[in-house]
Amino acid sequence: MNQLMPSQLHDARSNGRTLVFSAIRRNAPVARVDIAKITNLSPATVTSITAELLTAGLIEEVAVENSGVAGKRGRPRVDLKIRGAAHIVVGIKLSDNSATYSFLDFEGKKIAGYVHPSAQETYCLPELMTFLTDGYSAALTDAGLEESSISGMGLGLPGVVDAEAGIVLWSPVLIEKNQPLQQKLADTFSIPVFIDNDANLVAVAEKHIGLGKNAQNFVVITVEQGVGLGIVINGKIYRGTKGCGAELGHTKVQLDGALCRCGQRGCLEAYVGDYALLREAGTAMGPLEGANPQEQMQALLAAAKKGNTVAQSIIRRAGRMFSMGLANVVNIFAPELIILSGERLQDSFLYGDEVINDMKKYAVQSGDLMPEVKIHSWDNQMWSIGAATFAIDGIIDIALAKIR
Amino acid sequence: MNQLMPSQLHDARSNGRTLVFSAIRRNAPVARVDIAKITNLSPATVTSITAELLTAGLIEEVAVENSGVAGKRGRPRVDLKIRGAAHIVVGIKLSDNSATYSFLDFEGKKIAGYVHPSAQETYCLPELMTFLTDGYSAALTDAGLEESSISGMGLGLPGVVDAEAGIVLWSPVLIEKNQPLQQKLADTFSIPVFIDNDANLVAVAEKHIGLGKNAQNFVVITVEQGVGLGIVINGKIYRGTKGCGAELGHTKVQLDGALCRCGQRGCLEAYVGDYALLREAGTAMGPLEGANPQEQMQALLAAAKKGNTVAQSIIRRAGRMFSMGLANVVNIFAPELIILSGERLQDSFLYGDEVINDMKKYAVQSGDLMPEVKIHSWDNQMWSIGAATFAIDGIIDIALAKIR
DNA sequence: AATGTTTAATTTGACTAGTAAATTAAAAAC
DNA sequence: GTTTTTAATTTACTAGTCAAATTAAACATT
Repeated sequence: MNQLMPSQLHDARSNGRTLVFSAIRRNAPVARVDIAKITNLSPATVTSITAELLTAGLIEEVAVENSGVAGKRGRPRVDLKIRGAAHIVVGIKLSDNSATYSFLDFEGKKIAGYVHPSAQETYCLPELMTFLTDGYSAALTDAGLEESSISGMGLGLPGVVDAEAGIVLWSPVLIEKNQPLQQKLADTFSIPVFIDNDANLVAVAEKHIGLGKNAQNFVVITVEQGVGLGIVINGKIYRGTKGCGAELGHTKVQLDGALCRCGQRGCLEAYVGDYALLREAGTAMGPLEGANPQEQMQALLAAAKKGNTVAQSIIRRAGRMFSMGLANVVNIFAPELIILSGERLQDSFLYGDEVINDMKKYAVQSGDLMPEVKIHSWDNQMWSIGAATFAIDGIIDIALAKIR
Repeated sequence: MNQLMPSQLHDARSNGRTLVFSAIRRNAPVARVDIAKITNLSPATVTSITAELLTAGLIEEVAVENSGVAGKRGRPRVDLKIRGAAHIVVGIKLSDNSATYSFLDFEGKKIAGYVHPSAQETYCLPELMTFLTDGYSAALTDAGLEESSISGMGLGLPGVVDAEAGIVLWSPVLIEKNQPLQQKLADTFSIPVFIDNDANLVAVAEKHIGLGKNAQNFVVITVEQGVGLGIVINGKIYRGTKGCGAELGHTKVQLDGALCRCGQRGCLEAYVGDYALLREAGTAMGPLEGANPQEQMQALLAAAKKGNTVAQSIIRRAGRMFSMGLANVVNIFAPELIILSGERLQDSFLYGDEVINDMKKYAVQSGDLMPEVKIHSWDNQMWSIGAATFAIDGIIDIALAKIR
């Protein structure tokens, strides 16, 4: 009896144009025959849709290389790819000491980057608008781009963001709550603007131009100041109710445990955050060398490497707590892939084999069901690239909707 | 600027018939005009689709009541509902000491129920097939139904099930691993069979005929022998990679914590499961009255109520651990609704206000973002009803696919 | 009782997205 | 130069959907 599953039958049948476009995006360069196979559309449909996309200037044909190769008979395939020149977007990552700007073309290729430093860590809304406007001008000048050439803007910031509504519900960098930042920015710059929690945007980038290209269900974990979690389900970012993302950093790993910056006890962050390790080191090792937390962390890690057992014990526990947090994500989600994404990977104790092995030990899934773990070391513009990729997503939808 | 979100634009556009049918299912009795509003289809389309469904015998018209009511001018609406008589399905829940059978009509109304006890707790595949075949015959006889009148079968069992493939990867009741149970049953009974993890099936039931009718993102937590978790995202059961569901019972709530039946340490189940509490009670209170775990649990709870501080402390800690597990789900998922579903609600310490309040305290989401918590006390046939509802889902898809 | 008003449902005619099958295109192989 | 092979396109048709017009069935007003 050849059965159909209750779900799986009617879904996945998005829109033909979207289907074709994203197939090209993920597999470029790719010929029409293959697009037909990937999307399960007929060659006829692929021809007509790609013709539309070509006239709209969203994709372009590229010369295929294997002409003249023996054994390759038949009409040669014509490869298609996204036309990078179609649009340029800007992605902005707002952190507590700077705003990072990245310009991407429509293919997702980086054109330019710029960091706009800040003296302040928190802003009221007008101050933030000024800061972003100034930074945007500077970034454009630095990149040698005209403001009129930019088609869209993506902004990622820490905190709780309702991406659907474009509202920042709460952010450590913004004093006021519930601010309609998307609208504000769209009005100011007169281009489509998309905002989201920063961890979600890293997940977007991993999905489209990173290690999650071919995965449908995966999670991206970022460790910066906090521990971030981006969830991709069925190829789409999962944002939970009201578009507010997941909070891995404040999941509880110990009842009545260590005090966290959020005021609660036992949060994962209170065990794996820099400040948490330095707090422990301060108790048992006396003051560490170094003028700032970064340098002090280096000192702590160096001490551990040299054989200091107290330092080792501090780091080891943090690693095990991190494993536990990861294992819980695995147990709840059963993702096919976990991407640990960050810029300080080389010196981070959190990404060592020991931590990954512990995670596997703590997860109940057995053997072949255990998710693959990939470690992705981006440069420090990762976050703004994620924001720009998010903007590309939005621009694509607008562009495809325009074709009729 | 009136923007569209990157996603949200092209999805939700399932199949017209599916859309209409499930609108009727969720809102019955409902008139065509309202179906058009709910589904965003035009009245014309609703008319033609409902006509098809009527001739196929899947739905039926019902007399509308408000005829003759003042102020209600215009052509009276004709309500539609699922035609219960269209199909009968059986749902089976397999546990370690019995198999529970429920017969539901196509509307989801229960027709009959039957419990088939068992002497053994684990089976090899042939034994299980015999046990299920015998039980099915007995259940049919008990209900006065012909086997030929049954259109589909749903089976829920504990363990890890690949629902898509119909394979039981691992189950505490089945000795062999990786058994194609769906195929086996379908061959034996010659009707479509659908199998899944039991907690998932409770989520299915909550979605279609329970408290999750109007929610798109929610989780169902069941406490029986183990702690189960069913996840509904965008109105569909989320099963993770390879269709294996979530494991809340074995998320870790304590590093190097209490020993769990699964062999690991610090699992939630090792703190909130019956056996965990009795283990603690045995240590500090001596042997409890009662011939079996159920009775001993009653004795423990009674002792706590009477003021025994040791008993209170045991129960309190279990409650707090449960809160922590729930809070982690909230932090990771941000569901709009949590349904605590079970049969022993009245005497369960896990569903008290104190536990819910602790959960809210541990979850980082603030105020209006906190999910609603509903407690659903089903009768002991809850599980098999879930299985039957799952079968209805499958039968609907098959029936709708047949219309052409 | 006749006519108007209101709301629900249906019919009609048109358009869109998609397909299967036939056809054309462009290369290598013989 | 002809055949074979593979890719892409064209053609003719179907299913699904909708806007607009029409019909249906009630109450309200005179």
